[in-house]
Amino acid sequence: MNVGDVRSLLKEAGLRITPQRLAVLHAIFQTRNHPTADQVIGMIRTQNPDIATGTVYKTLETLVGKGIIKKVKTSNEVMRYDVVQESHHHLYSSESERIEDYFDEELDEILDEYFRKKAIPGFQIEDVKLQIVGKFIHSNR
Amino acid sequence: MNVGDVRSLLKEAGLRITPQRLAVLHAIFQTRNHPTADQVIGMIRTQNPDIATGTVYKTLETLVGKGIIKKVKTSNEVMRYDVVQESHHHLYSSESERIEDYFDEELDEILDEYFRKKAIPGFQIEDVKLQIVGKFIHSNR
DNA sequence: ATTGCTGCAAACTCTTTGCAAGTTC
DNA sequence: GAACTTGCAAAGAGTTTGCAGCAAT
Repeated sequence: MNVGDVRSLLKEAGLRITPQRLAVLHAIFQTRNHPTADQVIGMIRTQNPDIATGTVYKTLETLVGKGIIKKVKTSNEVMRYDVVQESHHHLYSSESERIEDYFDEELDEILDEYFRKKAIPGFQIEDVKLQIVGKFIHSNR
Repeated sequence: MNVGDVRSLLKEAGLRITPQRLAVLHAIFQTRNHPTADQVIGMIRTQNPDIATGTVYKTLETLVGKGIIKKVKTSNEVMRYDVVQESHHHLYSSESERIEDYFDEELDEILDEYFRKKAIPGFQIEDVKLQIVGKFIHSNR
C-alpha cells in the first residue's frame, strides 16, 4: 500500500488528509503484526516524535468507524488493529443439506490473532475454517 | 455444582476455603452468562456486602491460575470468567488423510462469547467447529 | 503458631474526552 | 473562513498491588 493509495482511502472515506492520519495508516499497513495502539504510537514517533497519544486513539477510532481497519482483542490483551481482509466460513443446516458461505472479518481477525499467539504443538497451521451448524430461520420451506 | 463440590475444588487445588472464595465460585457456577468481574462482585454483594473488589479480582486470578475457571474477552470488552468446559475441533493434514482431534477450551470460550454477542442474521447457531488445515510437523513419515 | 487470605486504598494501564489552538479544504 | 483535526492534560474504566491485620489450617 503506497502513499497515493493511503490518501485515496482517506479521501474516499470523506476524511481530511493530515500527516497524523497518514502516519497511522502507514504504521498499520507496514506491519502484519496486529499492532497495539502503543506500537502504532511508537512506530510513528520514530519519524514524528510529537504526535499525541490521544490523536492516535482518535484516529484509530475514526478509521474503525469508516471500516478501514478493525479492532481485535483476545483474552488478557489490549486492543490490536489491522486492515480488513477476506476469507469465508460455512453455515450448515442441521435439518437439510443447505450450506451457505459466511463472511466475517472480525471473526477472522480474532482467529488469526489467537493462533498467532497460541501455536498448536506439532502442527503448522495453514488455514482455519469454521463449520457453523444450526437452523436457517426463514425461507427454509 | 453444590457447596461440597465447590469446597472440594478448592481443597484439591491446595487453596484455603474462605467465605470469599466460596462466594466467587458460587457466583460463577450460578450463571451461564460469562460474568464480568463487576457482575461477580454485584452478585456476591447481595449476600455479603463487605467483600472488597480487590479480593474478588485476586480470587478470580487465583482460580484462573489453578485452571478452575477461564478468562475470556473479545474485542471492545472487559474480562469475562467462566468454568472450563469440553468440546473439540479437528486438525486436517494438507498432505495426507490424517485427522486429529483438537481440544482448546480457551478458543471455545472466545467463539462462544463471540457468537453470543454477534448473531448471524437468519441463522440460529447450534454448534461451532473448527477445521484447522496445515502440516503435522513430526512423526508424519 | 504459621501461613495464607482479605480489606483497603493507592497506583497503574489503557483508553476516552473537552476544549483551545492549529490545519485542511 | 468554515469545518475539521490536533495536542494536551485531565479523567475514566478496569485491573493490579502492597501491606497491615485477620482467618484458616
